[in-house]
Amino acid sequence: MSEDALDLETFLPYRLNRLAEAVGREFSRVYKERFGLTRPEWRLLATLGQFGTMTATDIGAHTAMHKTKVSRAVVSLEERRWLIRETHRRDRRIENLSLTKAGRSAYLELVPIARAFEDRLMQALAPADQRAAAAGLAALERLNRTLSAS
Amino acid sequence: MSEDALDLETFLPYRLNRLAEAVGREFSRVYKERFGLTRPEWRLLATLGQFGTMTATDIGAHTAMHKTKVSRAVVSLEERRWLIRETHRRDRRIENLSLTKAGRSAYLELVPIARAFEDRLMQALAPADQRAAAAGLAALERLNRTLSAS
DNA sequence: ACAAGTTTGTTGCGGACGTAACAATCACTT
DNA sequence: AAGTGATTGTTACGTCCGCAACAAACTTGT
Repeated sequence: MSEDALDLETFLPYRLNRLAEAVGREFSRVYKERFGLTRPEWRLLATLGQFGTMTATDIGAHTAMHKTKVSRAVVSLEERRWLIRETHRRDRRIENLSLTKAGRSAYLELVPIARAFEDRLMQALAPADQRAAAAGLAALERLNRTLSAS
Repeated sequence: MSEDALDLETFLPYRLNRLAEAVGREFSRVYKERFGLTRPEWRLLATLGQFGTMTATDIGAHTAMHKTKVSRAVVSLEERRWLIRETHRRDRRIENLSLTKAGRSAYLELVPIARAFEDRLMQALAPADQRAAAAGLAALERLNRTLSAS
């Protein structure tokens, strides 16, 4: 309308949020309908599934989740008996988290579903757009690292 | 760890969410500290500032916000006397939303701040990365439109 | 003109969120 | 060994969120 207006369609925070919201909401149906997991719980499961054993602080740093989110997701997955805590021998503040057999089983069930979801997304794109998306995300992630360093 | 693991670093929903979270959280300080606006409120303000008059449903479609978020943001900006509702003459379910003078004034104050924020981001990127980011976002937005059509 | 269905927007509710304050533990200094 | 400060994780609190149910208004079909 006005010449002084900000064009939201080209505004980076807005574009990123729209995309993340749309894709994330769609994907959340996968783990929500299958297991009733929240997003922090799914992330915790996926991180432990990939890396094996981690502390809550490490998971927060890696996933960019707030530490209270991590803490609550740990409680929740623990109640499902999908993960166990083991206090570190030398430093009893630290808890090493890892999946139980049941947790790993759920994880292994979700992985191919997640892969299929992503494949379906990517195959809806022309090959050139797939490459552009990959390069663009990599560029933005470099930006993100640059900024968090300052 | 395992070969069956899902690599979160390359998983699209995860990457998008991380980026949107980081950039959005940084940007939110702008409108939160200056005006105490929440994110839905800022978005509503920015959308009405750009387009002049819209309905709540249109805003939801355009911003990908849940309709209850839009509804609550409308109430909040109305209480600040930054927007007014006008019931449509022919269809009294519809409310046309537009900014008051005070709302437009706040908007005009925020626009250059938002532009400066984005400029600072973009200038932290090499020119080639800027182009890659723009192309990648455009590709992902095409993907998004393709999916919402199905 | 009436019933059934659709659209627009709001609200009750249970749950999820981040901030700030906190307990527990450890490292370092004196 | 006692004090100071940093680190790890939890919790109390007020706020925000989305789902589902809802009221009001309009549309369509008979």
